[in-house]
Amino acid sequence: MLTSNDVAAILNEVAVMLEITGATVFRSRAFRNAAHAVEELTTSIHDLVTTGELRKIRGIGKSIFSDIENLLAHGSFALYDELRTAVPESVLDMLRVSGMGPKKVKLVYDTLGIHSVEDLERAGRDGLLAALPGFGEKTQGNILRAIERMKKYQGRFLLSTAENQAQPIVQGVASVPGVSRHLITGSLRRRRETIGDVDILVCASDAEPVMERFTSFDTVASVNAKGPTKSSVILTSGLQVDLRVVKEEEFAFASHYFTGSKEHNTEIRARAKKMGLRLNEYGLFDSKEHSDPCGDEAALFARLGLDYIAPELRENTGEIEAAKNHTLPALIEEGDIHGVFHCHTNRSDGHNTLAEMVGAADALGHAFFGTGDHSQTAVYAGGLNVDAVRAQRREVDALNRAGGRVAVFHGVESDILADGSLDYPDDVLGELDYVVASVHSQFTMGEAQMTRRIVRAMSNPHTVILGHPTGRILLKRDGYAVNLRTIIDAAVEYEVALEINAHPYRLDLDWRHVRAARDVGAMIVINPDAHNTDEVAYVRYGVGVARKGWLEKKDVLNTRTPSQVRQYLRERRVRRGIA
DNA sequence: GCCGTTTTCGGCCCGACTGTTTTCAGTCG
Repeated sequence: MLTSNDVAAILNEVAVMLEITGATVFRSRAFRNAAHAVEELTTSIHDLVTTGELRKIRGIGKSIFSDIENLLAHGSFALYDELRTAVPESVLDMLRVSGMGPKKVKLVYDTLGIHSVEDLERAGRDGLLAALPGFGEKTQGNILRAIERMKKYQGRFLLSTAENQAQPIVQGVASVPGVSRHLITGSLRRRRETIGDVDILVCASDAEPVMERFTSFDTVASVNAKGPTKSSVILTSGLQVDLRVVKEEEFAFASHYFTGSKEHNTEIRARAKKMGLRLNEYGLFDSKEHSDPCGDEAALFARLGLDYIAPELRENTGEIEAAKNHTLPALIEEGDIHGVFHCHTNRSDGHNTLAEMVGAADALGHAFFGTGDHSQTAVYAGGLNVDAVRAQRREVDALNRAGGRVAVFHGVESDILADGSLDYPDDVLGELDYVVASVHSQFTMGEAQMTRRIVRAMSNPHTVILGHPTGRILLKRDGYAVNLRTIIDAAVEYEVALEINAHPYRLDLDWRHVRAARDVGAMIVINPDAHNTDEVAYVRYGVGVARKGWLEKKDVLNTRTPSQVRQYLRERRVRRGIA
């Protein structure tokens, strides 16, 4: 059975094939927009098609609705079949080669019969590409180098990786004399979970020394472009970093422009256009080409009749409408977090003692800290048997009696067994302050069975938190098949907080689904899943996800003080009948 | 192909850089 993500992937594929076959950019864009809309769904796409609700979603018109209907019923639709006949699948791979767009792909396919990256590489080595119209020696060399790079690297990076690699470069260009302002923009500023490239924006009276510094870092492997306002480099890690230099009076426009997303920008510019204005990275121009002076992004939004939209929300998922209607959320901030749950100690697979982990929480200014070591079935991770759980309880009690600044809560991360039961008897679970229930095995279970398994675990009154709800590992493995709609509803029914696992490898629950959970009033909790003292600070990546999911302080369990957490757990126990 | 404060047709965001060109197409973001 096709999932929403499968459908979105096919719609994207159609968009790409339309580009290659020379359809208008608008038709192609329509499929891309539809794919974007489908990716956001949390309700089963099958249900939405059956009820016709899908047709009401912006971006899904009569024609694409019918295509999706056919796709779900028969596994394909006429246009898709037609395009797949016209464009072999391996041709699409060529688009992943930097510098190869639809026009060039079509040209090499039509004239040289090249229909894969391997063919393209061979043709390049044989010098055949350079002879094509619009190509040349340099283009041929660039394509060969791009293929090399593609083979060597994944192409996308974790948010944390990109940020760590960008920091020294940002600091370096910021220290060039004449640089007055600097900002990381792009998807990094929007706190996307993975990053394609890093965008840095700088204000400088003279761009040249900035470009010189930027292109000469030790970590720069190659310089892709170097102009008076824009340069682009590839680091030895394979990460691409772009730098733009603008004037002081352009900064607000440029920071908005380069922060994106592309979809958000398109909507914003369309709005400006309707107001008789033209917006680009240099200004907001009226019919006489006079730019509105906007000192910051807030002024720019205000000029367009909008409330300030935080970077994390700029994904064109309704934020512009909400900004117009003054209904944007007051987003949660890092400083709202008073503590975390679900951290590991060296009793299971963590590297530090409980006391050391609590010290790390203290250093972050947290008021509480909650453990979440693995349970006994997780033998590979040194999971705690019942005696070890009780020994840890004594350790927690002793720390609390010692009266440090940080209150310590005692929880475990209990494996959800194949049948949905938890990993300890009820009386042992009852001795804990809370239980984080997580799936760590049998990922390949079918959706219906996996959903039943997880819902059963959530229905256990001792389960307070559902850990990493989909089990995905970014850039490595997709989450297991699970009906998130059902899980979200169960979270409300059984009063289970859904975890935003803030570990940069996970960031699970995904921000796209966080919002759906919020909309029905599910409680969210942000946990670092820390395995050493440094990783407690990962909670900030989770705050980024929460903000992208439109969460406010009140939506998140760990914005509460220790006494409020105690009260919540106590009252919850009463409501769940285990007091 | 989608959509509507320009509403059922006629629009649909905008600019930098490169490499190929002698004025611009393609790609990228």
